[in-house]
Amino acid sequence: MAKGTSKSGEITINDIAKELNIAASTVSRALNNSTKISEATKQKVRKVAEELGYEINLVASSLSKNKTNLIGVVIPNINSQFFAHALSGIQEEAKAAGYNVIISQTNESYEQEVEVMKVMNSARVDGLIVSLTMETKSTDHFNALVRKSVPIVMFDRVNFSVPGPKIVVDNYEASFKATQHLIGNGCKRIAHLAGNLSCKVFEDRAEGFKEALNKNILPLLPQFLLACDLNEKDTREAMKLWMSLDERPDGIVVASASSGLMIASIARSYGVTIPGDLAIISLGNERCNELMIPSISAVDMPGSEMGKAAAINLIETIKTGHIEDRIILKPIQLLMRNSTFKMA
Amino acid sequence: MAKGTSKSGEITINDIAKELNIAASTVSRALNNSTKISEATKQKVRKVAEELGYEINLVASSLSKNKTNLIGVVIPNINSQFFAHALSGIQEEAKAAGYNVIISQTNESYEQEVEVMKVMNSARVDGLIVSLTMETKSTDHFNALVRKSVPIVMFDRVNFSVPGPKIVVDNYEASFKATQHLIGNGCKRIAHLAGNLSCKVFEDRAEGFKEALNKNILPLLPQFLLACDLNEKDTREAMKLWMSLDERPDGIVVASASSGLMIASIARSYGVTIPGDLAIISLGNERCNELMIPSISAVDMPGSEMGKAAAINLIETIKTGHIEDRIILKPIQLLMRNSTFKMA
DNA sequence: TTGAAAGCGCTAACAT
DNA sequence: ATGTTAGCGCTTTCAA
Repeated sequence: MAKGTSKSGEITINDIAKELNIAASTVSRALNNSTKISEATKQKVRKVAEELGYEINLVASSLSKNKTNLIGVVIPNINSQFFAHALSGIQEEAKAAGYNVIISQTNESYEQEVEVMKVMNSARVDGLIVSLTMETKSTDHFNALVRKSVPIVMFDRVNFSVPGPKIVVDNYEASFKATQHLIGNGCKRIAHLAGNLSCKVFEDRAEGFKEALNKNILPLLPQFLLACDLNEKDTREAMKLWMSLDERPDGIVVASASSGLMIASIARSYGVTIPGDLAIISLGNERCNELMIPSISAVDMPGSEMGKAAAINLIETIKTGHIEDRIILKPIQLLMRNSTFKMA
Repeated sequence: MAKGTSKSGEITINDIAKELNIAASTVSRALNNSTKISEATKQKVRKVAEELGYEINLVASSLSKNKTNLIGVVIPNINSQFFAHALSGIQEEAKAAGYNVIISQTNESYEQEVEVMKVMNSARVDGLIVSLTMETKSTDHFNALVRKSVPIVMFDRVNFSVPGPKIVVDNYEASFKATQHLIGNGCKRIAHLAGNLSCKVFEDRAEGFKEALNKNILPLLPQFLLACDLNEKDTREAMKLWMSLDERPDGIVVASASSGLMIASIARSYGVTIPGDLAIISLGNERCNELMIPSISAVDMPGSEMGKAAAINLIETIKTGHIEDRIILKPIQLLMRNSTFKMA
């Protein structure tokens, strides 16, 4: 067998070359199915490669081609259903196109996001898919990648000061429709549990909420628009405040699915009936929303769809080299369930 | 400024070297904080590196060092809460130790698992974390990695014919306890919706179930142990069968969290009261279990914990080079909720 | 403490 | 259609 086995103990194209008494470059071309290699040679090369158990070393290939076939994914966290679905969609599309996916969470921390960009830079990813943290305001940490023309696709939590395709939903519309839906079902005193308003997603949701009240000549009552981090603690506090009021809200538009579920649960502990005393609709849908009793109305944000679109657009951008500032708007869906039908 | 800028447009150690009129090797050593470089030189090198915006090319470094600092993660899917938590835990530990994570889903397909192994092999991952598909019987597709002594840590869906640490829970115990719990709450006609029994996890769960019946001198009624793929279709069919019986089960041990939630939902559509007519406990816990009404009892499998343990053990194995067949058993927790308290 | 040079495994001119 | 050669950017002997 091949005697010139490489240092690392791996089979290389040199081993195949020696075995067949041909040049390594010929082996490389054969394995890459170059048109200028005879079928006969390709056959022989493939056979020996198979026999020797050769698997291409992508590290060497990447260095040589100055292209890693690696897509970096940077998201706030993997645990949320929305991002998990997005990641899953990204991975499927990437795999189909022959790309590998390298992933890092930022845990909603701007500082971590900055660090992660350095790692992705060093890993020489061919492109990046990002959903920003709630904290992120500056996008200077993308400059290094942008300068090198590394394609960057942002989805959901986007910032338009970074060039490249954006995959978004219309959060204003989502919130507007949700609020409208509550109003249509007789709610008069509607509250909104918002996320961090410096994050565009949550700002738009708050705006849609306010505009719907406006259009329907309903007042925005004091303390009925509360912005927070949408974690359990903040959600609990918001509810505590609302439940302490003489005139409690009779409907709540919640800026996230997980907070919506919590609110439903917390409401029960206050002896509040849903939807009788309080209607609830959340911006973002999880499977749980459907299974709960009562089921929780929601506006569905298509995580998997958005992830797939992000990957497809990124790969196209990588291939063409043209970084376009297009905006892809994914449709949302109002899911009317039992938590909002006061009349039912 | 540096005129010898590299072909790819990236700043390299050569650029730094030229700038300072020193050798590239010195720059390399300085940046790697080698002990045999003067502080003065280190300072100068770091300063220029900073100024030039140098970021190490990990591809080149990997090729040279024959080490990628890459951990491959192969799981059935990202969408399930269990695996999402595991992945999240893995990523956190990897990041803390300076490793990057490359991820691929197998979608419960053996064929895809085989393909993914080739990719991970080509990517030259330093180690692999795997949870097998339900279909996987042979582990021949791991042989290439095993021969090269690439550390492989398996968690949850493990196979002991592949050497390396295993992170598991005691599925037999989980199922035994769950069944015992139902029996303790007065169930006499207990059914088990099992997963693919050729998968050890589900085999163990079925065994634990049977043994608990045995120990309590309860019969395993015909058709009361149904194995399936635990998807929605199969779950629905199982329920259809059970609900068609003259004597329906009065308790069900479900082999997955998601199927458990479906069963609760399906049961309601049959007009069955939970837990009055039917008690339900699932092996695997999701946040939804707690929020539903009635809340669904479950045995919690610590996904994040298992992921972290997998990463920690993998990294240790990579560092020591000793592939040990140790088994790390993570504790499970019986979460008694309202779906199982007939007496309450 | 630093430099020179070879090499990791592959690809891509260029030559034949 | 195939071979020769020169890198890709880094690390690592071996010298000095």
